[in-house]
Amino acid sequence: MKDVEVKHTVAEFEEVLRGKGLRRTIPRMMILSILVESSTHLSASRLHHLVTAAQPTISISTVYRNVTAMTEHGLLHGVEYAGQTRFGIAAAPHHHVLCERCGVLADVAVEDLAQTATNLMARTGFEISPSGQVLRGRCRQCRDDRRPAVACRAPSRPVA
Amino acid sequence: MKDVEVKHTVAEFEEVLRGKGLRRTIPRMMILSILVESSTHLSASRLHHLVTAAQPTISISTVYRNVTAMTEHGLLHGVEYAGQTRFGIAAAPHHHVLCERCGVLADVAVEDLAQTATNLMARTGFEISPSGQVLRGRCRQCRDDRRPAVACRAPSRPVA
DNA sequence: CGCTCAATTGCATAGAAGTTGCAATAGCTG
DNA sequence: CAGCTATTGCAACTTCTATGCAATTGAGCG
Repeated sequence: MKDVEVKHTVAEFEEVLRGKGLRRTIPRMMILSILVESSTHLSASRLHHLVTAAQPTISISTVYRNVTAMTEHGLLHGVEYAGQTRFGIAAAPHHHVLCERCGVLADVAVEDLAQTATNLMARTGFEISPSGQVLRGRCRQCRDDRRPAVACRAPSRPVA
Repeated sequence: MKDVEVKHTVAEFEEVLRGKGLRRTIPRMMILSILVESSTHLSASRLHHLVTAAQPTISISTVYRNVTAMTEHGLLHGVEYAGQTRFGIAAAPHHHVLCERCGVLADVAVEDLAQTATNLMARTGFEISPSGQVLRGRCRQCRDDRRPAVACRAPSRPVA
């Protein structure tokens, strides 16, 4: 698998933010650096938990407003699963594979879907997004579990 | 595009239900026939709306319990988008393309992702589900709208 | 056909995820 | 440092989904 974990720095994002009229605030920077450091996708509540560890007064709605804004501005992207959205850095375009049993998320290089995207575009008329796709399946650990996947809510172990 | 709309009859499902110890109840049959007839994917509230048109006393929780049960038994599958799940007949295995601007959902033949699934399996160790995938993009109507997609909620026109 | 028993339903209640109005605060820019 | 706008905290709220419980119903059986 090609290396899709191109590490971006928080400093890099500050520039982008300024260019978009988004201010460099404490909560915003904390969310960004948490996501950059961990290089994973985290839910709003998980982010809030981590953020408040250092700055206890930051509210959950601030987290929501920030991830929403940064997503709209293309800095982050969200992956919906089991009734909640996890957010991750979108700077390095990539797709995902998601274990629909345990909720684990892994990154995949965009090239791995390029041909499919072209085909689907031709067949459906849809312009397929060149990044941020989520393909579902079973991770190595869950592969042998034959219980069918639940569509609505609640994976078998808590989502990050 | 290959024809993925293999029409299944409600009668066909009754057998499956019996085999699984699921009773042939009014709400269950109505939900199934609505989904078979319309051959689309519908949200719980939309289903409830349609069901109550004929049987006004059927409650939304009954709808939820039914789509959940039938999903767990493999008769239906759910597609999450914009904070809600739409359910459709799973009998004819297929994938989907979803317009992330307007929420429109279209079916795609499983073959269109077969090669990709194989590749991803080799690269990630994930066993990719052979049906029920959702690829995101823009439908023909929304293709020219440059507003970025919103990750959290609320597509620009109401979801079915 | 009526009986029995588990599956299912309606209702009301609960809960999680996400949104929003408003007044106060804090980044930028000059 | 002054001023303007973006942002924040708080609290209230909406939407989607889940669940406990008592009443009802479907399916097989005699």
